[in-house]
Amino acid sequence: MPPELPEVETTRRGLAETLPGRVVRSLLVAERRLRRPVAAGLARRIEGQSVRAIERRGKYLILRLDSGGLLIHLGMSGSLRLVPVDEPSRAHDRWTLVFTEGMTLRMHDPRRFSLLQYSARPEDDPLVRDLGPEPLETPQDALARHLRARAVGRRGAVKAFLMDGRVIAGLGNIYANEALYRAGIRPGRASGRVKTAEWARLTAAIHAVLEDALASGGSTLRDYLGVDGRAGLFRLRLDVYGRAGEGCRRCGTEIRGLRLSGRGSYYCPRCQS
DNA sequence: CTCACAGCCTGTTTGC
DNA sequence: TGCAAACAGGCTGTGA
Repeated sequence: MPPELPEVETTRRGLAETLPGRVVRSLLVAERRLRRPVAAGLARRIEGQSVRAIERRGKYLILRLDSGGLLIHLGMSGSLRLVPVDEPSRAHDRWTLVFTEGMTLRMHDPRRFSLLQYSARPEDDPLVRDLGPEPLETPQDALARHLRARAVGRRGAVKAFLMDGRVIAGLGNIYANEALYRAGIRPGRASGRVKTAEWARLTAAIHAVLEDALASGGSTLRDYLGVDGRAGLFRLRLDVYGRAGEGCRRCGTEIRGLRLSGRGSYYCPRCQS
């Protein structure tokens, strides 16, 4: 399961418990060829700086330093672990950020879709500047109005609309499918044909499914150091994602699967219209 | 501007 | 049984 907003937020909370105040000793890059090449001068730029805060924007983590900060994205297969400095690295470990007091932050990312980049002003970086509103931190009525306004005249599938980070930040394929199920809206419906009352239901559904997932992800927080950060999300009961051919939990009808914009999409033909 | 799709990438699943 | 093709999807760039 790819890291989505709840897992990134869970990771953020774990890092926020440990990293603030620590000083960057070095950065060891085992593989520069990630989503973008890791800049050659990155290590020198951040060595000696201390971590001020750990923030999140969409699925991006921002490690705020004395000057500027690091933008980190987990991509499809990335995970971050806090490990002791003498912990041997495993296959697919891509970089290790070494802090004072023997603590390190290590990126494990088999598919190399992750990203590590310095920005003098992370919040203004093009990677995060154009992201839409945060689904968990925007008042629901404002978010519903925003989505409705952005959808006017659009004929593309509402699921693809929800996955467009410039429309709303942090929603991936799994939660877009799940939120649409909870709201009773088929994923292939044209965005412009979603009614006002449905936007309200959808906004509430997005909020609920992300909070549910976050509550599950949070269960691993306590032993974050020893546990892969994603373990907690297995506890999220998926209603439709990956369940084509199985029964709808509400009415028993077979869940249908189709492809929208090249992505697996799932819905209950009876509960969703 | 909107939308669909290719490409990036590798571990896992599917199908012959 | 074994191996190749398909699949998984966040994000970007391209072209219609």
